[in-house]
Amino acid sequence: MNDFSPAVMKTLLKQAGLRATPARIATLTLLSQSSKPLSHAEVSAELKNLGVDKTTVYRNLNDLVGANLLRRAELGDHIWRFELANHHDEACSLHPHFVCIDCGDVFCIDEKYLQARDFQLENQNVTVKEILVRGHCNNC
Amino acid sequence: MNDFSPAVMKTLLKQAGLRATPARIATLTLLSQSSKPLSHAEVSAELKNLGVDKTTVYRNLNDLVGANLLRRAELGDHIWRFELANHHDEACSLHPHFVCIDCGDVFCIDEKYLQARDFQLENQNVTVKEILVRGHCNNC
DNA sequence: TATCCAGATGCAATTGAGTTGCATATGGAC
DNA sequence: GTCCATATGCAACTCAATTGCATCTGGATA
Ligand SMILES: [Mn+2]
Ligand SMILES: [Mn+2]
Ligand SMILES: [Zn+2]
Ligand SMILES: [Zn+2]
Repeated sequence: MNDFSPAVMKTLLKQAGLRATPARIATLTLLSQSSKPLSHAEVSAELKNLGVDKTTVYRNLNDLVGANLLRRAELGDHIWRFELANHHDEACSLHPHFVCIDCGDVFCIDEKYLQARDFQLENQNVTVKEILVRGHCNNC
Repeated sequence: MNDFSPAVMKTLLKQAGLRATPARIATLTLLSQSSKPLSHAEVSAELKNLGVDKTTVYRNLNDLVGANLLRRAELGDHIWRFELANHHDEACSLHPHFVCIDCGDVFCIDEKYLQARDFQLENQNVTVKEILVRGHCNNC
């Protein structure tokens, strides 16, 4: 989506106080090229040919979330998914996600379709952290 | 929340084509008295003194969801929680729900705040079945 | 009220996402 | 190049949730 260079990734990591290891650079690069959030398993599968262990992928994804370089989303199927915090390059926008009930496919929803703003609910101010839309996709 | 009698539970089960067993009646009764969705573990703990096995609780909760008597919610901690499907006793319109990440409280969101209509996503028509908003409520 | 069997249950084994412990390897500061 | 805090690989582990299978029972029927 953003497709940053390894050099940029390296800088981002160092700024976050994390070492710029091949596994982390590859993780960030992969997620920068993905149009949708990826699961631990999906990232692991991709980094396997680099000889990266799945435990390392787990730990790195969590560490990168802790460093605010990634965002972790729970899309209702008990699998964490990860995307670049600035995934859609509009400054860290909190955008909704769509999950197909049938095939499990995930899309990012542009904010113009569904605004992720804070709500006033029954005289309560609520802070929105995530919006999830579930339904049937075009193929299902 | 609704506190139905065992007799009503029995009727609901039969209408759904399910046998009205003690474990199921106890499950529905428990959830009808709860102001919050309950987890498998919480329901199991409660039904243990009736001699109900935890596997049976798991299966019943899932079956009751399948029969649309319960609704299953993922509140962001990778633990399924269950509540009566008519928990909010309003007409079953497709309205969004808000879940507090901290306390697990659930609110219905009026459609005027967030329209639960079908979307046109990147040249794809998707059928919306559920909209879930997660965040921090006023108390948290 | 007794019979009967598809559906429900109990118990043990299993799955699978995610974590933890520990010995080894390495990024990057000096 | 040296050094050590940090990162990694590998195996063992946790824990919610599921599955297999023998046994039991709700409730329909006679
Ligand atoms: Mn996204
Ligand atoms: Mn509702
Ligand atoms: Zn689909
Ligand atoms: Zn709350």
